[in-house]
Amino acid sequence: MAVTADQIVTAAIHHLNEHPTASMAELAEAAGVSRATLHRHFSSRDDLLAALGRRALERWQQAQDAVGLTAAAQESDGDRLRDTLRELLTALVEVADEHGFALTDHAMGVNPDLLHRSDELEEREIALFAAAQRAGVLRADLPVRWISNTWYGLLVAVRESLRRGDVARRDVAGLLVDTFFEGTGS
Amino acid sequence: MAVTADQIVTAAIHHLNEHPTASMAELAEAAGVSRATLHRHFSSRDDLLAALGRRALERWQQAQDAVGLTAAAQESDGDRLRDTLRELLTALVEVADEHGFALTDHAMGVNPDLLHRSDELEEREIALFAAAQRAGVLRADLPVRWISNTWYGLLVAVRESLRRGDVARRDVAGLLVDTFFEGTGS
DNA sequence: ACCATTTGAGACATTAATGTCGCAAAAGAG
DNA sequence: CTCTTTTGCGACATTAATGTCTCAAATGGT
Repeated sequence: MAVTADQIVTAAIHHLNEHPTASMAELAEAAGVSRATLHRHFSSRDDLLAALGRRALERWQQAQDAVGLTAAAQESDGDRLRDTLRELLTALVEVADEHGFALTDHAMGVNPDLLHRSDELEEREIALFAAAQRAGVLRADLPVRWISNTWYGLLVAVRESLRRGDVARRDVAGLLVDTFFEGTGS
Repeated sequence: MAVTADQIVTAAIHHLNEHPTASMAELAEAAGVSRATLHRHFSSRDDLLAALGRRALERWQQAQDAVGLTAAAQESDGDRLRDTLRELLTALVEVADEHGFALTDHAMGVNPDLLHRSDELEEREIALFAAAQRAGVLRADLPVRWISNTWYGLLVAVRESLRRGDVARRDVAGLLVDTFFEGTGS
């Protein structure tokens, strides 16, 4: 098989990141595949979009697993919690940049399965935030879900910064971590 | 005239905030108007979308003007700059909530006129951020455009928080200002 | 009550994307 | 080399939304 389904998904994500309204024909071309072959792999557009969503969630979960999120959420040591947050944020930079369009796209919010998995991953992070609050690493006076949405919003800022070339790729993780913890005031 | 163009724009914004892919027929219904009448006011879908964009930019500019952004950007007094930032952020909560879908929608990024006006408004804020950096109100070690994107990202967080009911409407401005300046770390 | 204007309803043509199919060419396994 | 599978290409039907048009109803001002 010259081009696998995974490769099509990758190409589609890359293309949709720059052309969010691309048609199936465009996505086929971007993957270097005919429209018929694209339909052989993904029977419908929704099917393809769902695969993109699954890929994004998969990467997100991998980032969580790589830093041992679940174990860390049981942690009470502040320094280790802070490190976990830092590492996770750094790992999520790549996810946000690579799968960014899934971050804001509307087509994602209609698939109950994806929505459910997304909620689960979010809850895992929220558990980490709550642990960090208990350990005094994150402010306890902020609603934990506000922290979660802040976290998400800053990833949108990352994506936008990279897309527009506002900051160098090698600097962005540091800025993100720094801003998340310290804010912009001096 | 029972229903004005402005009222249609208002209804369309409200509807699109919850149903981002709504058709012209849906938008007509949401405005309590026939499809024909909708087309009498806005000859095409792009025309309507452009009107929504103009409305959003208008509100954004009003928020800037209301706090005297241009004058403040010439300011060197830290306390006053901080106040201006606070007031602007507070005013933008409403804009983000009301015109939020324009914040992330792709249809907006293709109209050169809107894009140009949007860049102008953004540059005005960047001038304010730069003044705040010089006055020691905002950290000078952060790229000013990163601050701008952070600002934007936090407004996305506001919109999301309100949409999901994660935080009370009366609390959100305070959380936003607080998080912007101080971050989430303790 | 009368007239001018606006509206709603429905029909219509157009357009663009989607998904299906068949067949010939190409690729790959043995 | 041969046979099997996969691919590309083009044609096709379907669908959904868009934008235009006409005409009768109703709205509103005087």
